[in-house]
Amino acid sequence: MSETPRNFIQQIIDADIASGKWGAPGDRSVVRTRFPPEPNGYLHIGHAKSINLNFGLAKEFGGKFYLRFDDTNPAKEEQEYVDSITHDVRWLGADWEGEHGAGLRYASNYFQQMYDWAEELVNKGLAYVCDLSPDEVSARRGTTTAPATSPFRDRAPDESLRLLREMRDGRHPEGSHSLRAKIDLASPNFNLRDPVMYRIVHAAHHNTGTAWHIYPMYDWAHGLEDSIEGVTHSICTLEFEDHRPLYDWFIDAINQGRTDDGSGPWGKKIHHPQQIEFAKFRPNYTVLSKRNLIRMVKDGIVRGWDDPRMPSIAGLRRRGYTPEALRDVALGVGTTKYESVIDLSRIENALRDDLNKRAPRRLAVLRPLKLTITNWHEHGDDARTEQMTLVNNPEDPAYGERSVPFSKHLFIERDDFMLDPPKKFFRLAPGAEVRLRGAYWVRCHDVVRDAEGNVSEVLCTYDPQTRGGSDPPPAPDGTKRKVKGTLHWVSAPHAIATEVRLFERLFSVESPGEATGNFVDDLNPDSLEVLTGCMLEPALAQRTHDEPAWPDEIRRFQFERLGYFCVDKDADARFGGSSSGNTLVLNRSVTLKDSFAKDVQKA
RNA sequence: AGGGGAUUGGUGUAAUGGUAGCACGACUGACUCUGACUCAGUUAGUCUAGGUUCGAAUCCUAGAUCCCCUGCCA
Repeated sequence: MSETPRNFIQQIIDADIASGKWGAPGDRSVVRTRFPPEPNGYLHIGHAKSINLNFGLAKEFGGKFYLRFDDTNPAKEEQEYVDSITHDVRWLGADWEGEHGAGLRYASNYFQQMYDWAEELVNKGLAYVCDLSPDEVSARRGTTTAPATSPFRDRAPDESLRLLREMRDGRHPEGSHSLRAKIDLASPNFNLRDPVMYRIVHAAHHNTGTAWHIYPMYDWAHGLEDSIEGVTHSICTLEFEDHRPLYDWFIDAINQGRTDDGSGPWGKKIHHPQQIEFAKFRPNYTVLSKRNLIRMVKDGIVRGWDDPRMPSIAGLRRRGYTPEALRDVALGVGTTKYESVIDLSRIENALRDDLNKRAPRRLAVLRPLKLTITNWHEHGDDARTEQMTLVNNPEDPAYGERSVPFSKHLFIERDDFMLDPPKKFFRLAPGAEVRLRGAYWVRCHDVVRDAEGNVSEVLCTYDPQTRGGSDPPPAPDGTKRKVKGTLHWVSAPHAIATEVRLFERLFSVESPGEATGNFVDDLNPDSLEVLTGCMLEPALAQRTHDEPAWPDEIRRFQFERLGYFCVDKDADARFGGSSSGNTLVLNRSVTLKDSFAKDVQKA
């Protein structure tokens, strides 16, 4: 057995395979899982956990994974969502059974089979047509001590069958009838108080058009979908735990009177999958409910479903998240029945870990401060440009090196200079010497101030002996010069001016809306900061003119000492035509860890 | 209230009657041409009260706290 801990679902499957519950004992390939979204919204990070779980299980056991749309309610579902979900699942790396996007499954493809089974239940006396309106059903639901009631419960099967067919044929208005399972009106589990199986809906369905006037309810449909597809382990979230008796009841009802070999009046037994529930993924500092996400989009709190601050898959993708990071998060938090809270920082760390290994390094200055090398002419003319060689990724030599121009006029980060620095400030200050990453050591000897007296330019001398950023030779007496700080920089005449968007968490409290009842009250007003006039090294703009749609693998970078950034789709749009400008748009995916900032905060 | 679930360091997760372990975080330190990365060390836990047992996170009893359920949504 594997040394890594097995989660409770893996343990169930291990036992099923050992016992031969779904096939020959020991045959792992019988495992079938599925991800069954309703196409009524966009996927979010919680779905990513479910997708990774279901897909991961099928992959681990050598079984099959299906992507199935649970499209049983035409009133809420749209093709747009089918498309976005399909795209997101593929992006997450979950290959569903079937080639190149074929093999998609739809509950609506099984409507006829489901309907046939419904007639069977009517004939068996296990379902009946009820003429109560939705309000009346609700009013007659009963209480924990009093049972529900329906005057139509004992309707003759023949009459129910006639009415059901009329419902199917569109001869009754919405709400006038429903098909109900005859289970137990007194059950303490209200899901069993004769649940509705079919309701009348006169609406066009994105897949079946106007073929149907009745649509199956989730509880009736879901187990049948799983059964038809041969799903072995139907994994869902905790709130469906008290639906499981229903899930089992419906399949048992169909199998009532059926036989293993198909002999007898009702034919062969159908497959009975096992429903297993696990806890949802719940990160702090965000909201995940579909209702709230829709509201944020509709009310303009964010700029759409793919706003980089959104926890939607589309938002995370645009923010610069990788499928690998999301998979690592899902793996890391495990699969249990305990409703844990996932620290947002854990998700950020997963991204850092992934991008640290894979993101090419670049130099960029977000808030530029001029730095001029006043002795540049002593070793050539003032206009001289030197090419510095920097490694693209210290974590992986395969990324190679690049050339970065260096000249008399530079930009450094405004935060990297202080007139009156506190102790342990390893950066630039009057009289201090620092290394410019991969270039030269410079020492500040003066500053230029603007009309308000603020520092507008730092004047430095450089040491030609430190080319490439290397240590200078020791002094004649053997002492070595040291610098504590290394700064990032950009050569001013070569710099590319860009827009950079910085994001913070969308909410300022861990559980938005918990205290006030309205999550909008807890919005972080500073969740978006747009910087213009940021300066990038020229390597970042090399492809912008002839290749507007950057291939995904080169869209993400680490700006040294700042964080991970990715090219936003707005940049692609701007280069869609014969654009002549060099304006890129970048998103900060996540900052680098910053222990100095943390120390400052504590002090 | 009735029904269904859950509870192990700050967070997440193992241990399935036999040494409470791992990861993340935090804190120390080392290293470093990114105050990043990496490395080393430290920190801290079985919801409570009883019981069974040589031995309990695990089994039993009682309690506490939290989540879900009374849509013709999924």
